[in-house]
Amino acid sequence: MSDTLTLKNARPPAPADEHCEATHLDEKGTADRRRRLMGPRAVESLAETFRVLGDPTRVRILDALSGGELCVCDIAALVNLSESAVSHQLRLLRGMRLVRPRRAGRLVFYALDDSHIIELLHQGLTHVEEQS
Amino acid sequence: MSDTLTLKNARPPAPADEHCEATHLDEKGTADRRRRLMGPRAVESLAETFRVLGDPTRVRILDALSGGELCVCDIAALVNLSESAVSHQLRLLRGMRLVRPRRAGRLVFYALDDSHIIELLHQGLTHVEEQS
DNA sequence: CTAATATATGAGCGATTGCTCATATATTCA
DNA sequence: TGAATATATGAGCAATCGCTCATATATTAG
Repeated sequence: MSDTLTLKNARPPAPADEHCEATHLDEKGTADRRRRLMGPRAVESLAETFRVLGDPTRVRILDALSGGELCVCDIAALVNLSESAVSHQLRLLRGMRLVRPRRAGRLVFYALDDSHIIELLHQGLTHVEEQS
Repeated sequence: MSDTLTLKNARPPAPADEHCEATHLDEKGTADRRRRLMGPRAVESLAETFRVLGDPTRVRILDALSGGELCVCDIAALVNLSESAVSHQLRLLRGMRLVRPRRAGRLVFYALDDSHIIELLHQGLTHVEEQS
């Protein structure tokens, strides 16, 4: 997970002096901590990934697909939503390469295209279940 | 075709019953698949958990805190955001028991209160890095 | 061809989000 | 006590989200 921070040349605008009187880490401490932060690119794509999983409808769709491919209308029936709403969400998931379509006549079957995502979902689930 | 929904969903129009002419799984298949779906409670809390991680600012804050506790103004300096914005986000994270405050004079130091969340973050990160 | 069916998509709406700004609260120190 | 500092919070605004509705496209049947 060594994510190289690309912030070296483009030093952050450094309004750091306008926060509290001085940071309460010494300057070296702050620099050290800053050096260990994830890079902006990693932060963005990580947040984007989680944002996709952060909606109940998409969780339901992915969960439904985890049992095998389904056509749009069956997904809609399973998650109890309009086919249009499902289609919009599938477009998003398709755009992020999380699901993959397969045409079969008039029907389009969707399947998971990224098993890691389902692992993440399941790990999140065990976390949720472990909560006191 | 009594559609026994475990979902209590109060939506103004109820397009729930008929989608395409018939589902393209047979009725038994649909029922089986439905039976394997996550329950509404799990879906909601799972999505909520991921939603918290689905914002770059919160990812940065949690990442910063993964190196040890920090006071609000140092967090603000590290993530390069106003202290007010940081405080608002900390309130959210505090409400979800993801971070914990410790007062020290005028300063309030925040620390991670849920190591599982950081595990999730790191697992998400390895997923993101594995992407083609 | 036309009609019917399954899916995709654009517009637009109400709700939510993440920020800023102003202000309130808490703590220390003179 | 009163000024100064660190954090918290309420209001409000622009942007985004997830849906519905209308419509477009693709495929099959007659």
